[in-house]
Amino acid sequence: MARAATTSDAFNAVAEPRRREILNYLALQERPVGDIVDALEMEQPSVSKHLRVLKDVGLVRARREGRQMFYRTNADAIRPLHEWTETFERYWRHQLLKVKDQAEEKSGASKKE
Amino acid sequence: MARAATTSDAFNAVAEPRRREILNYLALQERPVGDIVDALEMEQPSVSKHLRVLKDVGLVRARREGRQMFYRTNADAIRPLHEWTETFERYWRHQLLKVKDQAEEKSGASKKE
DNA sequence: TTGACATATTCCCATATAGGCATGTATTGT
DNA sequence: ACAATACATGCCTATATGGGAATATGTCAA
Repeated sequence: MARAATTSDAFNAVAEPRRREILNYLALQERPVGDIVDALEMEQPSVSKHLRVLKDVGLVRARREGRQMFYRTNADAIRPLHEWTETFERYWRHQLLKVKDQAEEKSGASKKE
Repeated sequence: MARAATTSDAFNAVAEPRRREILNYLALQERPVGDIVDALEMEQPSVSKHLRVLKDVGLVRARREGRQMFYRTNADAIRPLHEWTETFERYWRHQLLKVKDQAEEKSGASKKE
């Protein structure tokens, strides 16, 4: 079996740096495809393909206005990622405390035990 | 060009569900490979390969003890993901407000700046 | 040394890209 | 209808898997 499809979920979709750039850009305000092409200096077909992936996993929404398609980031679809990473927050916080304790011990400031 | 390597960064590494499971499991406490195999019901070579990827991007640390290799999640390496997703927090918060607020303005969507 | 145990690596294969290029489609203006 | 604009999709290729099976490596015990 090969790697999971980028359209399988948000985790796979945001693994691509270009797509994260697009999401960042479209979070500020909705934009037509041409704006993304200009702003991020990517090929138009490439942008369209990335948008397709992002749309398939619900990370962006699209709206047609005449010849243009306006896309915007659907931040809500990023919440699962945020929540998953958040479960590790207490662990790195714990690690920071450890580093701090060690530093204090080395400086002989407050020796425990 | 193909997709970026899973070892290119943490974003690519955690795109795989099995690897996220491993990270969750190893966050609680360090474990030898065999425990992961039993707990997550994966093939041993598969676990070793995933651990290799996770180690290459710094998401886990390893320590040998006799014949066993103890792995543990390095939560700190997950912070960049947490921070990236966090930049969207205010947007989904904003979207929640919008749901209540059905007011609609239709213009000024795309202006080049 | 020999054998057993715990992991790691290699090989093979089907699959899923992502980029470049060409082309198709939808919409508007004349 | 025809041309132009704005996107979307198709095709091709090099590449990077991830799973399974087999094998290699490392460590300890007798």
